[in-house]
Amino acid sequence: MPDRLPLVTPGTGYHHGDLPNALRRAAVEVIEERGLGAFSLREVARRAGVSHTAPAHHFGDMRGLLTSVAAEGFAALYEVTSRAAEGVDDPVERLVALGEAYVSLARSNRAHCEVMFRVDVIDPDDPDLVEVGIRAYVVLEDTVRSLIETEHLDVDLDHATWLCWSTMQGLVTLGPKLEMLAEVKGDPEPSSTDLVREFTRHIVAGFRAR
Amino acid sequence: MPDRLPLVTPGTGYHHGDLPNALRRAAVEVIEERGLGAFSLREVARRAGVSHTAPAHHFGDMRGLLTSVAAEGFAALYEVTSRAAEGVDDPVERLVALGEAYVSLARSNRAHCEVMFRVDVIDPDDPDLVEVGIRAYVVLEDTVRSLIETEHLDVDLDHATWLCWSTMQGLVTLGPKLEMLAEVKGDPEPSSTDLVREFTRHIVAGFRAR
DNA sequence: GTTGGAAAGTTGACACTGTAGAGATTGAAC
DNA sequence: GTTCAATCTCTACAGTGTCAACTTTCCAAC
Repeated sequence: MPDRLPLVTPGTGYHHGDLPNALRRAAVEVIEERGLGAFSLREVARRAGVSHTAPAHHFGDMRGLLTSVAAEGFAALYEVTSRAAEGVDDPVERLVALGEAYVSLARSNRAHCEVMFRVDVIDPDDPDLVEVGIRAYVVLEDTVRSLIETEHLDVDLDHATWLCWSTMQGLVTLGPKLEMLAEVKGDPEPSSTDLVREFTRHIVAGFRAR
Repeated sequence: MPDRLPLVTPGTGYHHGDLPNALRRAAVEVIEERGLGAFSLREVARRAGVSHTAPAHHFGDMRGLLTSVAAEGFAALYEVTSRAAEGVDDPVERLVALGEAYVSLARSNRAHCEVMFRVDVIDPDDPDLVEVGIRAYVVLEDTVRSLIETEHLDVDLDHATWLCWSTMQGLVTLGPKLEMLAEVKGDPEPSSTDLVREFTRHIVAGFRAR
């Protein structure tokens, strides 16, 4: 689990310590154990050691809590990707590093990533959420921009960024299916980080070919 | 809504007509109206005009019903993509047609696509589901294979197929986010089918560059 | 045609859920 | 020491998924 996100103030002086964070942690635990389909707000409260109505005072709603978890996820994504990009000068390698950081985060923080793009259980217009989401997006966009500029590529920045994002997102989403598919076909199980590297190289080659 | 899927026998001679199909239709309706997060089996039964325990006799479980909907979705995906590929000889154009058919299906059958990759609410090992899922996958794989063969490309079939699939899947998943992003940045809203065409061309160019 | 028996659907019950409202407890500012 | 808002609990209610037992309907064998 990455560092605490900068968006949510730790909050000192609660009755029983730092409940909001405790609730988020418990929520993540529940999602990872029983899946988002069997998520239970009461179970979260139980694990945090508070009554089942305590979460309402901090997040209003079950949707509020999950939205907060999603925001935490985007913050972590920002942290992880910007840290991975640090010190990597070659834009292509930096792109690979971003992708690897993303799929790695998706592996280690499954609950967060499961929530981040589930528009039906969160509030996608929540100001904190969109702010931190855009912040994470910009890390990718900046990298794609520097790639385009250093190689003088003739591609649209937005579209190129979306292509990279879509591919990585798809890889994260399809991860389990791909593994099952490889098993059925008897292929060696594909390493996600290897696929990231390969996919990125392919895409960049496509950019250069225009 | 595309044609009825071939997997599920219509079933003639039920008490009150064709309940399994009626339940699937009601389930789709509920998901599209209230989202999968607020899905209710009882509401589905209500809309189908049967008691709240009737679904159990056909699908056993809520998970069983949703798995059946997912299977219907994969069957529809197979139908739509293989139909779109018909008569398109150029492999690249066929690839584009597949992608367009997919994102178009995702638009018109949101409920199905919302369920198909939600491993936490369905049974991903259900035999019917994996069979029809593989059938849909093979349509894409065949197209990629014919592209590789006709152009004598030096790329791995599996990995190339996964790249195409991941990208399209990501595009479907990120659709709403991209629209929001474009709105925030003041860009003209991107047409998903245009993006499919562009992404596919980029990827193919990448294949050729190897 | 009658009659078993299985398939299809209903009723009732149980434990569990999310949330709303009213009440209790705490900590600190004045 | 009092006040007051923030924090948390208690209670209640409508709704949920699923299990068991029951009733109805159909069909096929005799």
